Amino acid sequence: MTGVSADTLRYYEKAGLMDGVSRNVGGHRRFSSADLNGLRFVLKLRMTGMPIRDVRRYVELVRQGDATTDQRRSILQGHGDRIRQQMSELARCLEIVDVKLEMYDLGLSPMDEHDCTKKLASLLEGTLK
Amino acid sequence: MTGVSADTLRYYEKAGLMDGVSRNVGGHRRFSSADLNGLRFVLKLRMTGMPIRDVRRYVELVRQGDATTDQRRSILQGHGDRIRQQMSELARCLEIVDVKLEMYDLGLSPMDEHDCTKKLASLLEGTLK
DNA sequence: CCTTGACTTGGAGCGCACTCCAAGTTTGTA
DNA sequence: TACAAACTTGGAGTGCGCTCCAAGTCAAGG
Repeated sequence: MTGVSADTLRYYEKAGLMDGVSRNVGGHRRFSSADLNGLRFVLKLRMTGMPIRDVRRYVELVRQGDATTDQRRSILQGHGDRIRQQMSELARCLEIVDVKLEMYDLGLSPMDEHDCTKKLASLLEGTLK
Repeated sequence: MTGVSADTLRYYEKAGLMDGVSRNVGGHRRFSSADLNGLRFVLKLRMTGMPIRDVRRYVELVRQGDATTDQRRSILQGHGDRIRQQMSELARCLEIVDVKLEMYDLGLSPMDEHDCTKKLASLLEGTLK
């Protein structure tokens, strides 16, 4: 349902990313819809680059209840900012890839693969890590 | 100049991500501005999630000269598409984080942390991997 | 009931991208 | 010239996030 492998599901549970997945009489996991949506949210955090230990921290705070809402809010705020940063970084990288493609489409195949246009050179210099 | 560690620089050269970095008489590396811009471009590819083996493949094609421009173009086109995909995925994840934050700001601290609003639930369901 | 396949656990193994180390060489300053 | 700091190499080690394995248990169709 989420595209995650059974092994990863087990790993996430062991790692504390999923709280209290219940079992049937035989000991097999039964995922509730809350488990499922919890997992889906965890996957959003993972997809956007939050490391597993930080997701665990968040999930622990959820378990601890209302007293931790402030901490959780600030975690999500910080993470939201990081996502916005990633997006703008991605946009800058995409611009450079697109300028390269433009060069290829113009049939430019310069001696110097990278210094060939001022446009590209300045883009490359402009966005230092 | 690029924020990359000396070790990573050496690793990238060994891995074939940087072509022909020259040495001085003593054998120490002397990075030309072409090396530098090449590295900067490599870093853009890496930042946007291109694995090292694919970057190497691209760099090899560059070394092979004009005969490979078509292949290089299609690599970059594919990669550009992947970046655009990443960006829209990030946007969807950000939306979910922001909805969660809204909930926190409204003082909602529901029994069920994830199913609490239809808005969030539908967002979570809508964006399966 | 019996078989087949899916599940359970703890723990080992893997691929990636670095990151560090040791032993030796080169460089730049006093 | 002496010496510390920065470089060279090959190779080992690390951290992350899974992924696989073995040995055993459970579930469902014939």
